[in-house]
Amino acid sequence: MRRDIFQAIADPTRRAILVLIAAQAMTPNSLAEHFDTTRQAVSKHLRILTECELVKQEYQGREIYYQLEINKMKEVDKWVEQFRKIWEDRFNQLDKVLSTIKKQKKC
Amino acid sequence: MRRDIFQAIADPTRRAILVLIAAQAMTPNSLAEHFDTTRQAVSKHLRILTECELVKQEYQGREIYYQLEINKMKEVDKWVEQFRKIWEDRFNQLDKVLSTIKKQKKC
DNA sequence: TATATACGCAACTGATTGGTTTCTCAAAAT
DNA sequence: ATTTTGAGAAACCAATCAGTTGCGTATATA
Repeated sequence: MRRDIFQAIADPTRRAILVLIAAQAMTPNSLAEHFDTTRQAVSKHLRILTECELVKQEYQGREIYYQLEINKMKEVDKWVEQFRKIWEDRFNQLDKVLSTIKKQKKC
Repeated sequence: MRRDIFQAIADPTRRAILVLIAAQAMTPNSLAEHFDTTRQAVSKHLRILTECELVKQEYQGREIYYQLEINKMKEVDKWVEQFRKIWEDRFNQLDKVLSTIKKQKKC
């Protein structure tokens, strides 16, 4: 069970679940209504997301509300950051080139 | 073959490949040296990454250099952004609370 | 020209995945 | 007290996946 956060967000249903509960905590049943699948399938996804600590449960009677654990999401952000730096650098370089051209036009 | 970029970066080897070629374009053989696996396995990963347009090939004689296509990576960044907004908002709210406490202390 | 190298492709294998069905348990409603 | 409802757990299945092995092809070198 070498489950990491990148594997967790690889599935489109799980990504949709995360977006949904980002707005408000939801139960498996109410989540399942948003998808063309059974509650059990959603439950399985929620288990995976819980294992990755991307969501946490809040018991309320016999209902379980799942809510987002936003902090874990920062790990993905952190990984993407190294690439963000690359395209920002390239943009800055392009910017330099453009301003050089501008200067040359002025002269 | 419903391969999307999130599935592509779900595999740790593929993530490592992306980081490696971010620094400089590399051939399948030189990439394989960095992992405990065969060239063919790396080649398969590269094929998936190519299909997702995360890398592109540059033929040079009988060698094929794979280089990063940074633009595709922005799709992941875009998806994470909606969550980034959430934790930034929460941080700002915390900031407000802290400054309110500060003010109360002053009075 | 013969040989070695770099590579992709196809077939195969064992492991994993997403999904369904069935079961059980606990809380709520009748 | 009985029934309904919300939910997790286990067993099962088809599809997919990561990796290996073997093969064919094109480029480089002897």
